[in-house]
Amino acid sequence: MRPLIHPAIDDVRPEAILHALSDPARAAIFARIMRAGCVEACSALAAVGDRVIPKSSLSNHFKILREAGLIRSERAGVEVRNHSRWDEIEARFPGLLPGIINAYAATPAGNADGIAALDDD
Amino acid sequence: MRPLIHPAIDDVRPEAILHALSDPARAAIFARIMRAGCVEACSALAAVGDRVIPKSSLSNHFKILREAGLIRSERAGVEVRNHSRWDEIEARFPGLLPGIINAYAATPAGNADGIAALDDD
DNA sequence: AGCGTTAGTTCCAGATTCCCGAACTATCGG
DNA sequence: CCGATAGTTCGGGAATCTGGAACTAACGCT
Repeated sequence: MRPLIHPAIDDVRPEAILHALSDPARAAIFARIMRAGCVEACSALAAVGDRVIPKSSLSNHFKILREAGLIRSERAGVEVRNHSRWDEIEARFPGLLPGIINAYAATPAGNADGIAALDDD
Repeated sequence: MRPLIHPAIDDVRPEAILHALSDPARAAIFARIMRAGCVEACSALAAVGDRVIPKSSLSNHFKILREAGLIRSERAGVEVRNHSRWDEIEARFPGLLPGIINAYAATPAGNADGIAALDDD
C-alpha cells in the first residue's frame, strides 16, 4: 500500500487531465469533490447517476484523478479524504477546468450525473 | 470506403472531444487544422514534432477527430480536405476548446508540437 | 489483546481498445 | 490502360480497462 503519489503542479500534463476527465464517471466524481470542497472516497460515492461502481473500479478512478493532478488524497484514519486541486490547476491552465465542467453541464447526461454549470463561484 | 460520417453538433459529446484531444498527436493535428483554417490530410501532416506517424495511424486519428465532431472532412479529388468545426463547438461548449489549446500551449511538449496560445482570434 | 466491521488497495483474468505494417481502393495524369 | 499518389481497411500483437475476490489497515468494542 504505497503512500499516495501526487504530481507537483509543474509536472501536471494536459493530456493526463483530458484523459482523466474523458470518462463521464470520473468527471462526475471530480465535479462532486470540487463542489463539496472535500469528499471522503468510495463509500460516499458508490454510485454515479444511477450506475453502481464497484469498489475496485472506484479505487482505480481515484488513482487516475490523483495521478493526473486533479485531486489530492490524504488518509484520515480508515478513510481517504479527497480535495480538488482546482486552484492550482486553474492558475497553471486558466480556463481549462471551467470549460470542461461547463461542457458536461451543458449535456443531459452530464446533468443526470450531477455536473452543474459554474458561472464563476 | 464509407462516406465520412460527421455527428450533428447537438450529438457532439464532451467525453468524445476530451478523449480525442487527450492524445498529444491528435491535439497537435487539430491545432494545425484550426490555425490553417483548412489542411489537406495525411501527406501534409506526416509528422508531429519530430515523430513520424504511419499513414494508417494518421487515418485513424482523423477518424477519431471527425467522429468526435472536431473536424469536418470532405473528399476533394484524391485527397481529403479537413476543416475545424471550432465555431460550432465554441457556440455549443463555450471556453472548452480555448482552455484545452491554451493548456497544451502552456507546456514545453505542446510547443514542440506546434501548439500555440490563442488569446482570442 | 483479540474480534468484527468498515474503508480501500492489490491481484488477476477476460474484454476492449490501440497501434502500425501490409494489402486494398479510389482518383488523377499521361 | 498504366503508374503514381492519397487514403482506408484488415489483422494481430501490445497495452489498457473492468470488476470480482482476496488482502491490508484502522477503529470500536468487550
